[in-house]
Amino acid sequence: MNVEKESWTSQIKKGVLELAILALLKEREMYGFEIVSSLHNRPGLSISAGTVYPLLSRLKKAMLIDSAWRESPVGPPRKYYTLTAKGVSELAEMTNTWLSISNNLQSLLKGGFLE
Amino acid sequence: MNVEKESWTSQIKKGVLELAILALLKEREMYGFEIVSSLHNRPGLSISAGTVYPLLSRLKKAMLIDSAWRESPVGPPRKYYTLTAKGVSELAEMTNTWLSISNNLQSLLKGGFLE
DNA sequence: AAAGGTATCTTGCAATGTTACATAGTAAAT
DNA sequence: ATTTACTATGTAACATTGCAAGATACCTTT
Repeated sequence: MNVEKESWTSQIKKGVLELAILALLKEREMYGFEIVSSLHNRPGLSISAGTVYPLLSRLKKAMLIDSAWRESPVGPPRKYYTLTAKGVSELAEMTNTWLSISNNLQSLLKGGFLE
Repeated sequence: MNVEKESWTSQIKKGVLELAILALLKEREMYGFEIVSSLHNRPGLSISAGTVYPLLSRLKKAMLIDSAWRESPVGPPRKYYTLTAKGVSELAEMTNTWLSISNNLQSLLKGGFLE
């Protein structure tokens, strides 16, 4: 039950996750599993491993991020991702788009009509 | 070109449009074409007719909205949509979820880490 | 060896915006 | 009357993408 609500949060993630991950990578390089753990306690942004790797692949194919293998002291090697120059400028654009959408929605939710 | 950015705005709409339309209908009843026009000048929330009707069908099937035919003084009849009681409470829940996600993303974009 | 945790990646599925098209009513122009 | 144009609702095929489940593999502990 409660199908609508759960599928709705899924839908909203589709637009937001990309931005969230780019924002994370702007601070410092991270590997897939680290991203999953880092977002795990953020309501609405929490994702599973099966979600993050295809997403990272897409971002790399779009040349917004780059990757490098590093050895891990405690397990299998990790693939660390960093923002490319293109990724930095895309992040800036997407941030602006996001703020615009967010503000518009905010005004709708408050019942503020401008037309 | 600029495929990524355009597809990205598409993706973000998928999570946000439902909420935007419910918010619109909370203010007053509206018909499909009116919703399209009303959102047309809102960046990131602008949609086409081919988008709004399937969406309204889904919302009605989920019993969040109800519809009633009315005559139009200038053209074909219009189907006016209103929020149901369930729609009102869903809207409240979705608004809270949205605010939570929005705040989390905001803190990420500002580089604020809490973990 | 066997078990368990860490880490990356793939497959199939379901949800949904978009384009393009179809249908139809009204009104003005030819 | 017929065409054109605007208003309005609805449908079909398509692409994108989060997600669950599973595969692969490395390392440590038992």
